[in-house]
Amino acid sequence: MITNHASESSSGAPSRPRSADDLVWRALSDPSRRLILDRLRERPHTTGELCRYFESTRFAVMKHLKLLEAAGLVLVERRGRERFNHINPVPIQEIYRRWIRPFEALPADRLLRIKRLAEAREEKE
Amino acid sequence: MITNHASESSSGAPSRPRSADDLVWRALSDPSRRLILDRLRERPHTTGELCRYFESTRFAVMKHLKLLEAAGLVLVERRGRERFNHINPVPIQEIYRRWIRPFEALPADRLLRIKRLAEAREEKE
DNA sequence: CAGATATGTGACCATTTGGTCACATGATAA
DNA sequence: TTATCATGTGACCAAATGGTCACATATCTG
Repeated sequence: MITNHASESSSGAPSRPRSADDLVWRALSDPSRRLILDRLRERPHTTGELCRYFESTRFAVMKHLKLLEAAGLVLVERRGRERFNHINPVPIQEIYRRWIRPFEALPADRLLRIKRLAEAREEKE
Repeated sequence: MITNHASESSSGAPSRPRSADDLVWRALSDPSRRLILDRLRERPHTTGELCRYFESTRFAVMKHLKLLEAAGLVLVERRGRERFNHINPVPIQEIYRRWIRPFEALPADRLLRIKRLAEAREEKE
């Protein structure tokens, strides 16, 4: 009976260095961080301003900003004691170009099959 | 001294029901799952076939597939004892249309500022 | 039917993650 | 210059996450 067990000794996630792309995906995966980016899309905000949009504390927002900055999605402009957070659209565009756009080109026959599968699934509910 | 503490009693994430969009973002945030989708983009694969691309065990791959299915990114076609996993491009396209595309339209003056900030940051490294 | 194949489930575990706070520092305004 | 404001850091905590395995079921194939 084959059950596909691990051959190497390993347990849990080995915490790899994380690629640049992965940092971006990871940063985008959290709804609070996406909300921050939504605000920054309108105009730059200081950290304090951003905090007003959230239930959680300033510290949580700062952690989010740190992740967003590490991913290159947010650029920081220090002015006096204030920190202005600007959005950087480039990483998002890269993600789109390199990973999302290729998914738009599927042959018509496959799309038809997919559509049928989706309909079959909906009927089951 | 203002430090912005929590007003309501709360600790840790309250585990909300997660919106449909969030399921998709969450599913896309893991590199193994993106790799699965890369394979499925070429052609449908059975679960066993997919396992060959990964170091981790079949169980991990199955968990990933379950998440991808819950997010609507993978549609399952059962054929005998085999399970064919098909990619569904629709959720990705929705994410793009509703969230990513809007980031492409930033006014030129803001883009220029952002470019300068990015350059200043590069020099610091 | 009997064994091999392909997938599914629940329990369990270590790490990561998102969150809190006490405490600290640098800039501003009265 | 002194109190206030805006931001930063490290420690800590509970929950989510990604992973493993023992065990189970259903489907071929000889």
